[in-house]
Amino acid sequence: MVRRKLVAQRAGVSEATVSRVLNGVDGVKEGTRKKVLEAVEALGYRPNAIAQSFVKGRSGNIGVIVPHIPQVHLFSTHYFGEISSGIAVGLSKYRLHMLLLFYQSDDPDQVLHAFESRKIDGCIVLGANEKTRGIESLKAAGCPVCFVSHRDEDPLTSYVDTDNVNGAYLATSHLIKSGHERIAFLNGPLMYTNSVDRLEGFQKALADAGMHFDPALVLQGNYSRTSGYAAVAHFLAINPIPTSVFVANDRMAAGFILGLREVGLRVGQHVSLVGYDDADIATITDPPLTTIRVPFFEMGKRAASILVEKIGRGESSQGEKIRLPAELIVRESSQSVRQL
Amino acid sequence: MVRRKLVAQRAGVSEATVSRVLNGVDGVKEGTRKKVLEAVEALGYRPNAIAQSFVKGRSGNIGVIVPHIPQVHLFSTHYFGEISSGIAVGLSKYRLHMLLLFYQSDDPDQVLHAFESRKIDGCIVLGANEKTRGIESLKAAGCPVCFVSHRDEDPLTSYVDTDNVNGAYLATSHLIKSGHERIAFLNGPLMYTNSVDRLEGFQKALADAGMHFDPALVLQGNYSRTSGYAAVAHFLAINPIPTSVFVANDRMAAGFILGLREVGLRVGQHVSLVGYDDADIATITDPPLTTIRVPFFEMGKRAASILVEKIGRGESSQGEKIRLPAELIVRESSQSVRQL
DNA sequence: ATGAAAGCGCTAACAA
DNA sequence: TTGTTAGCGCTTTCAT
Repeated sequence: MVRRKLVAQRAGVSEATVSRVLNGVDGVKEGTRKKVLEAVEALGYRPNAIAQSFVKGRSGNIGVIVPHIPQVHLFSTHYFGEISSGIAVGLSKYRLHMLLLFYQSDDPDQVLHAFESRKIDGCIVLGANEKTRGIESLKAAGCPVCFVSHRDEDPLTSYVDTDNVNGAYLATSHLIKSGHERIAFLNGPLMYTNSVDRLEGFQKALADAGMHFDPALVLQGNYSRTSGYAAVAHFLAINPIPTSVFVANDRMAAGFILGLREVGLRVGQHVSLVGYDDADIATITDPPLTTIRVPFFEMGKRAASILVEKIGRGESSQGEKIRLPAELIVRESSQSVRQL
Repeated sequence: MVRRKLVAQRAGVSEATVSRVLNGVDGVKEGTRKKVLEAVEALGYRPNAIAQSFVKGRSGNIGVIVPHIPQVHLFSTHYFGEISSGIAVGLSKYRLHMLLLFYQSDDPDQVLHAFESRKIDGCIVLGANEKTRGIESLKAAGCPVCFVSHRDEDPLTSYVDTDNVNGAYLATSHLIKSGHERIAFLNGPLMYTNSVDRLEGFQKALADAGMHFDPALVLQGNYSRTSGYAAVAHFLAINPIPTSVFVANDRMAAGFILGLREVGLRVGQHVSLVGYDDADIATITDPPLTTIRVPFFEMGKRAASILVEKIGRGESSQGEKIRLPAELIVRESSQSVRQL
């Protein structure tokens, strides 16, 4: 392998000068610079990133923490693909890389170990909730953390979320404006801040429209398609059956549609439905979902820059909290409806 | 940060002994070992992985290369989630990590650079095809490579694939056994070895059943749902319209179902359909898809071990080629059918 | 403008 | 059984 020494010899300069040229340190004579660059080119030299990391005391890797398999229903391809691409783009500016880590029940300290052993300089956490294990010890160890799609109000940690309160508000208001007076809400578990916020937005929309909030109209799922399917039974048990439903994510919405179809009820015809996420599944369902678009790519990109900046500012610097706007996408699942 | 020196001091031994204990080198007196371990524990010492990498000349990271966004339709959550989890599990035995890299048109040499700068010791490539850029230079640079779901017959490279010939054979035979005599085949681009193999299996099944292979019954998609949708027009233009279709992946199958529905044709009733992958979408479609299950998790796991072993064996060692079996999953999309 | 030299924290060969 | 020591390839001060 070609090392710096060889380049220095070929260019007839010292190794330090080679480094100066490659690191863009100024105060190098143009002629010298050129000689070095030529030698680098001719030899195909590429600095050893590990050695660089070693001396700098930074791995140059950001951990991207995702839930382990059993929770994979939390995110769609769209979700993960968009966020991770966003992160990659965000990190590339800084020549940083993504180390993919799963938080697994059989080894909850995996991420902590990765930080303590300096394999990662900080991390971006996807799909977290209140109960996500190991995050506290990670923060205690001084690991810079940025959550995506999860609020953590600890002043030291950062997050990039969407405005879920407003997203839910838009979804609910859309149904209200379409003339619905009985709107059910199929939410996810309240351990997710997303769920808490969406509930708040739902209630706010009702309140602003002068409508009564009836807890009996709130159903509970776990963001999986199956749980959406299962919720249909509870929905039908409500008396009278609501004419519309706001479902807290598109996967549950897909299950919900299926469940209704089995009892002969068609979404967009008998029942209006609004989902959330604008995941890829939203255009596959029949009918396609009216939903709330979440800018996942942008979120990933922002998370990357926020985290990198935080790492630069040092251990005890404040975290940054960002909420990007959500947007209503109207499709056929929320067509106006005849009474049941 | 706690360093080895401090541990050595506290344990009253030399730094070398600390390393010996931590690396499980034997020939250390039990009492000494204990003292060291206690000091490690008390101080919360964790060896600096970068320094270890540095002296060993290995990053301890495996690149996981995935297609960039525009090609994201190539894989579903299921695909990526399963494979990457498999890789993670496979690598954890060796205490290796996954560096996530995208092959992007704007920087085709990104992966090469990662290898040359020693950020990765080898890589696992997902979603590759014949035209995937940059792989040749990567191999030329001596980077150990293992493909998943793609054959590369270069003796030095490895792959883990499924037996796509047999998979397609099973799918087609299933339709033949159900009494279909005109079976269309919606394939993906032939730049994917998967497509080539599935075509071969399709033809073989026909031949074994004494049926004629009619090229006019072969349609072309690109594995996206949209292309499946678009293929319906061509399918309907075939005269007479085939009674069944084998679709080379589930996403196209989902689009195909939608397209047929728009002209009033229902899969599982008017047309029998078999998909491929057993992706998560296979149970979401209406009707659920009869399909070929691909053991993605297992593939990822195998790819990890194969690659690690290859790295251990050194640069010019032979690659390993593995094909795991595929399995037919019968659901409702291939119910027997009345003639059109 | 450039070179010399001191480390970064560890592994492993060599001594004792 | 344990300690001493020479690097690993680079960045960065400090001299020149």
